[in-house]
Amino acid sequence: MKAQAGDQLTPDDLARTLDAAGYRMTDARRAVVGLIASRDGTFDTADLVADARRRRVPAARATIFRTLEILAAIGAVERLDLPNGEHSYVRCDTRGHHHHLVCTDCQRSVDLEELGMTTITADVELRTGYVIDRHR
Amino acid sequence: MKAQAGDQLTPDDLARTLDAAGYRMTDARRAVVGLIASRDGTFDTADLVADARRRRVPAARATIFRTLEILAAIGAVERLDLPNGEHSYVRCDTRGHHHHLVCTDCQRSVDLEELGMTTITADVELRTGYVIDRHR
DNA sequence: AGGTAACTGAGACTCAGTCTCGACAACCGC
DNA sequence: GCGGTTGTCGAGACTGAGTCTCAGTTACCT
Repeated sequence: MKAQAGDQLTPDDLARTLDAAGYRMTDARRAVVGLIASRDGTFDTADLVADARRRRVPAARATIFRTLEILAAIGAVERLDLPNGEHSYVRCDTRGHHHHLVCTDCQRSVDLEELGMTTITADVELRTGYVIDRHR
Repeated sequence: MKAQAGDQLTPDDLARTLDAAGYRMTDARRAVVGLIASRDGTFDTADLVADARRRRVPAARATIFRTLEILAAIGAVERLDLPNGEHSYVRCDTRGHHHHLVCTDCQRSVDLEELGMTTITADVELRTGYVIDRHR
């Protein structure tokens, strides 16, 4: 059921993934995914709301928030917590655990593979006795 | 001018550090630092506001926000960006670049030293051509 | 086709964080 | 020690991202 790393999210793919997670495929969701697909780098909800209005895509603000939440849950998108407390999102072409490098100038993001963080977290777990469930 | 790693922030220390950074030493700031000193682990502004009211410490909400901003700027405290968009803070006894391990149950935090992130970031810089100025 | 549970849109609501502004008080030079 | 300057303070209004509500709609199952 897990898609291969590196592939894009096709409409079919999306429908299947949503379905597998118990979600329905609706026009609004298709529309939001469409907006995201035509975005490069990071974007926030305000961007999508503006895009939707500009392109007359029927997707209310609340729907965009809800859809992003779902897409984040299924891993099609990753939510970034900005220092100012807002959130922004990145399209995730790579599946599974990975890291993002985000350009502070142009907001583009690059997926990075494992890097060696596993070694570090294992080492920290060993030394502190804590179990690391997340890192940022 | 840089304090040694591991020391606590004494009132004198604070006064000197504030002064060096061009800030004044005021009652309100002393009070906020006092509240922070009696806190263990992470805390947020709401905690401090509640503490201040409970202990009848004269420190308005806006002042607590402002003071935390300053303390973060001088490195006496570190601001954490929570996934829900709020911010919380940790007292920093270790100076200079370091990492925090925060317990998701009890909110206590542990300072960690270098870990090996330098190797990773250098490697990423080499491979991507980007210069890494921050990581989280 | 019909039933049902999930979804949607519109707008009200929340609340962390910011801003404003008149009053106040550190620090400086004398 | 004594103003003067200027950074800081308190109180409360304001902002805006994100959430919630609810009545109407729609995707999917049988």
